[in-house]
Amino acid sequence: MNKREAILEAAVELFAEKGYSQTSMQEIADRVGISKGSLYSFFTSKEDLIISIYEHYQQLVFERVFIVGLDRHLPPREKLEKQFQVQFEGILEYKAYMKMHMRGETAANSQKVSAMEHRMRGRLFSWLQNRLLELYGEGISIYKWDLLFMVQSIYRTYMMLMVNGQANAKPLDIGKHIGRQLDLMAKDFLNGDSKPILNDEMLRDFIVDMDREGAFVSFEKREQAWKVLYEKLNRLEPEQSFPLKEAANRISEETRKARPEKLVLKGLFALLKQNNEIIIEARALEEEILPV
Amino acid sequence: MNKREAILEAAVELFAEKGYSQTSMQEIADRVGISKGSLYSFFTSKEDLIISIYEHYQQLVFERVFIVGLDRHLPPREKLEKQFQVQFEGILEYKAYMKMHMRGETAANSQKVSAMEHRMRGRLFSWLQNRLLELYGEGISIYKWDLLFMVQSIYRTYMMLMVNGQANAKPLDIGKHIGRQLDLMAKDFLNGDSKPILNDEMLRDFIVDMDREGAFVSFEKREQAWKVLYEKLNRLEPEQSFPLKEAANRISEETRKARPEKLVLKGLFALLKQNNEIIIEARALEEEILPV
DNA sequence: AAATCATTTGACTCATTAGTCATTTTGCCT
DNA sequence: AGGCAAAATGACTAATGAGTCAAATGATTT
Repeated sequence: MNKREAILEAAVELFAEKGYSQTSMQEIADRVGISKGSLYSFFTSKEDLIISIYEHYQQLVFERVFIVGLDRHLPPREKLEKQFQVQFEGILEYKAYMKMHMRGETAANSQKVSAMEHRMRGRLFSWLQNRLLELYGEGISIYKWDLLFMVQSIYRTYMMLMVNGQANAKPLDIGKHIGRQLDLMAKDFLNGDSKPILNDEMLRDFIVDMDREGAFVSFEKREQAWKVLYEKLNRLEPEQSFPLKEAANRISEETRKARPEKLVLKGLFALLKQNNEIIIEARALEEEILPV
Repeated sequence: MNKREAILEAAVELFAEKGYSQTSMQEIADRVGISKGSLYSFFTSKEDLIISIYEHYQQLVFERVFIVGLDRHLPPREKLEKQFQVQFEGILEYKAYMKMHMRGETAANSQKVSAMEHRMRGRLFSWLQNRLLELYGEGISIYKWDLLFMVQSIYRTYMMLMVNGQANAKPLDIGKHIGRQLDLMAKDFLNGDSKPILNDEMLRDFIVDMDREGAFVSFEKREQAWKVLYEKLNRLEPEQSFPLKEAANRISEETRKARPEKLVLKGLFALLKQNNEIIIEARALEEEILPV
């Protein structure tokens, strides 16, 4: 098995159990069954290791949400709930990583890590904001910060409960539940009976970050490749695009598995590449997912 | 000045800025302007220091909420909002402590500290639960967990924003705002259109903790003394109790200050003790607040 | 089998920091 | 001033853990 990934897995488990600073490099090496020196041939420092963990899992957890976001045919409300749903499915798969992430202890120790966590939150806010505007129009703008923070906090709470095994509800139900709470709060604001607490001025720093984030998101190479492919698929005739979308979704599903089967991915890409209309986009995506 | 408190203050500031494990005892000593050896004559270990910090501030932050809870004449909704309000006032006063607490990093390092944090959360849940039952009756029981966790998470979010200076709204407004969100969510549940996600079974461990917590709260000596005093005050005639309540509230206010004036407290207690009806209760409370 | 290259090892260095304690300083009393 | 006890000091110990590197082991080629 890939030793690098084995190290990442062992480290995530230990960081989740005991915390970052309470886990020594020796312990990680022991759990993998290699020596400390060997560990240092894969990661040049403890910080390098934790950053690699974030890079590895962050993408895995968020990509599925991004892909749901690309679907043009889903009405906004369903899209929001579906995005929460797939997010919670992801949480269940990467419990240890989520546990580690939620301890938050790591961020304190490293500039780079805290920048990364900040960026992750920026992404969450960025897509939530998009849904908010789609659902309620420009009129929601002045309430957006309150809604963003409240929804994000509710989402985080259920995430914490799932990770700790205190809530074993279905991701679908939680997604709907959170969507519903947002709806209640948003409509109450729009009724005009209550005033927002937060405003742009207070959160000026955040605004800048979210804009930067938006730029970042769209240029993340792999996600960009997905985006381009879906845009092309959306432009095709439904009867033509349907089987292709099925294949694309299956690819996305496979990449999320702990051990994706290369052969299956190759086969699915072969299916996509049979259609000349999308052959370029399919190749670009394959390049990102299955590099030679 | 009291050296012990100077140490607590310096330590809280440093723990808030750099985190518990990133702050050395030497740094704390340096900030206070004493030697490390001297520091160790006040606190036998770093753990002892952090526990003392929690003991010192926890009481300060929560006591005011408890005291508002004792007021029998406040309708439940106002009481809830008032309790949030005073809580947020407390947050503003003890920003550094709150920042430290929210890092949460300390809990990972010590059994005792994590037990204490757990107890604090139990208290918050316990009083929120009381308000919930007062406001919506027994029918709210099956939704209580979802409401408890959601409200707590919203509260925490605004707390975080205030501590970081990103929200400088008035405590009164935030209190009302959170109360309103709770009302929306609770009424939506009671309308019967949506189902709860959490239930007693999932949170069995919590239930035990909250019960224990209830017991703990009522036997905390100082709060018990307040409780007894207020119960007596509530039984007096309004025109008789009014000036006494004013004095009692002023005592509570003074104890919350960074440097309470002993003389003022003595004077206020003298006022209370002028009334023979409550002399025993006033003495008991004085014993707790101004020990000989 | 010998030579060469790559990988792996764990004993070692070095920096940090919690906690100790012999010595010094301070403040107080006679 | 001198004597004394309490308080304060900082050099010291001991433990921990990140990161290094010379030597050992293993794989591959000739």
